Amino acid sequence: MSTADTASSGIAAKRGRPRHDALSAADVTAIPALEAIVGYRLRRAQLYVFQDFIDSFARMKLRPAEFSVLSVMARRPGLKQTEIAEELGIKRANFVALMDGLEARGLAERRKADTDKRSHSLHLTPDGVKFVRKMMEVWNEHEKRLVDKLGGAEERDRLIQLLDRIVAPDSAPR
Amino acid sequence: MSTADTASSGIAAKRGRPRHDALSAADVTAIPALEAIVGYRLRRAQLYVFQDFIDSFARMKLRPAEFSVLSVMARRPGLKQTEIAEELGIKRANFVALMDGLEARGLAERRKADTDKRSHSLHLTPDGVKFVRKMMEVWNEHEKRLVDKLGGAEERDRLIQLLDRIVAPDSAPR
DNA sequence: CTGGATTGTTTTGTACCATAACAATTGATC
DNA sequence: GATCAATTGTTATGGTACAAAACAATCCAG
Repeated sequence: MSTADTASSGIAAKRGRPRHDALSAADVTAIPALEAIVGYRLRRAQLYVFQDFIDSFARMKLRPAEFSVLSVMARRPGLKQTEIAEELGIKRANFVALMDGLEARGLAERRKADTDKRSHSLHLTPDGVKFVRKMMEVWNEHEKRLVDKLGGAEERDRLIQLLDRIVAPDSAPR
Repeated sequence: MSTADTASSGIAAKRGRPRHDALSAADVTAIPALEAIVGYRLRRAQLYVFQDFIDSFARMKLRPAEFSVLSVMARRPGLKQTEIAEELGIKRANFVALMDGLEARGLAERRKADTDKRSHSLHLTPDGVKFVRKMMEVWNEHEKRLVDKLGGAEERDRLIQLLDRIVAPDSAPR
């Protein structure tokens, strides 16, 4: 915000030679500042939130993707790999290593599904349940920090509602 | 939304054996659905927007980072690499290859700054100016699509205002 | 003039993501 | 009941993004 006020002036004029390379003043107005571009702002905000998330969970050695998988397993145990992967937008090929890691740490396990010998049903271990409890405590602090910045729970709801519209299947919000 | 309605029931009960692995009902309520987590929703929305962006610019062979660099050079020619990189959150080490690509395509150039022989001042070439014009046409369509989904320009402004609060230096919004 | 900082650069390692191919298994069809 | 297409988990591989460390050239302060 601070450095993006006016067009090419000040610093730029001191350096190089702004002869015929800049767009004319009329053209510049047609170029939106990045600050006004939704995708750019979304990315910066997402990076900020993820950085806080990553810092918060550094001690637990937990990455965002692992958090999401544990979270789904806690609420809906028994799903198979493809189901969780697809729901989270993870390719099932990449899900394997992720699940391997959770299993190696003793947090989750693959059980052979008796109805379909191909698939595994995914569950938390008792240790995994304990871990998830700690995880949610840490997450609460992280989320509280975020909601405070937003200005309250109502603002968070407004934000989520807007994000909903973006990712909604078709247009026609409401 | 469709698959995340209730807790562990239906499908999960059919598969595996939900004995003592699921958290108790009381615990489950303490676990928020991913749909209610700001960071998760932000990421999904950002991925959606970027996918539309990437598709829109596939023909021009332009990536988001390149778009942002060209955009800054158009509005404020003459900045040096470190300045643009830092403003966009790009490590200056990674900026080199990015700028190399733009220069190889004849869209931008590094000029030796006469005041400081270490730094380069960055500018669009005439071809780069033409390219940016086309770029902005394509971007306009992309952004319009997005604003339509949001429900109008006012909604976009509300969204950006909320994102602002997240990334703002300290808390205390307004 | 000398030492510390800055600028651009190269190199390197890591995480993330997508695609293709594969064996085992399932299920539908004849 | 044999056959064939589809599904599931898996491995291997390539590409892209991102971060850290080190370096030469240059600037600048004392």
